[in-house]
Amino acid sequence: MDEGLRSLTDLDRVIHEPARLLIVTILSTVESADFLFLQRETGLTKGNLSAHLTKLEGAGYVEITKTFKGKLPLTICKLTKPGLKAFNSYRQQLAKFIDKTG
Amino acid sequence: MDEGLRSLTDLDRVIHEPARLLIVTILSTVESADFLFLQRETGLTKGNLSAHLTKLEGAGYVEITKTFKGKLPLTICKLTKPGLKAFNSYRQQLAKFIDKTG
DNA sequence: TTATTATGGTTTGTAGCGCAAACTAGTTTG
DNA sequence: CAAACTAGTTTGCGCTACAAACCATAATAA
Repeated sequence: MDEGLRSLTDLDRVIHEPARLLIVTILSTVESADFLFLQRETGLTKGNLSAHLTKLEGAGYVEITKTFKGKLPLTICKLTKPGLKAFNSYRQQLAKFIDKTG
Repeated sequence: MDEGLRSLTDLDRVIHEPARLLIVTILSTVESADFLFLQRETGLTKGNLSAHLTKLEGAGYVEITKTFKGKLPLTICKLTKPGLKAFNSYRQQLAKFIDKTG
């Protein structure tokens, strides 16, 4: 039995959560994105999106900047370098798994 | 933006949990496996393994047969056809994701 | 002016989850 | 008999994801 499979159990849970994987994937394709853009793209509720972003920020994977567009709040999200690294590692781990299980 | 990414949010959560993905992956390579074999291979605690197996059984992904080896209990686990199908779909979904995010 | 509605989020409440410690039932050993 | 081992299951707890409810501000209506 392939012992490398056991590494599945140390997948990064912050990234592994599907909603966050989606968020991070989107952020990896743009320089930055605002809250409402992410909400439209992900289809998440505001509350859910807010919670996931807070979690990603807590992990240091996303940088969140609160500003204003005219007089309305505007929350800008940007993948950090550690966030990108974690994302890439995660994908690589998945790719290995896919490869092994053919 | 690729709308197919949104399908990430409907990944099968039963399979998506790393410990269970590991269990299912192992079971996909053998005809059947007993509890202690799975425990050795996965490195999970008995309690944890038991709970995950119960969950997999509840989803109809694993069939669990309790018998005896001599006078000692012996729990045999076997991936069901739906379980294999779910596993394959899950891998395919992951593969697509890996592909898309290059 | 005072309501009312809309915008852009955050906080709260709840059900469910993963985990290991504690427990159970039976068996063997001293 | 008691103690220790085997093969698991159940319990207790802290954490999580989710949407409903909420909040602050701004625009619009009466």
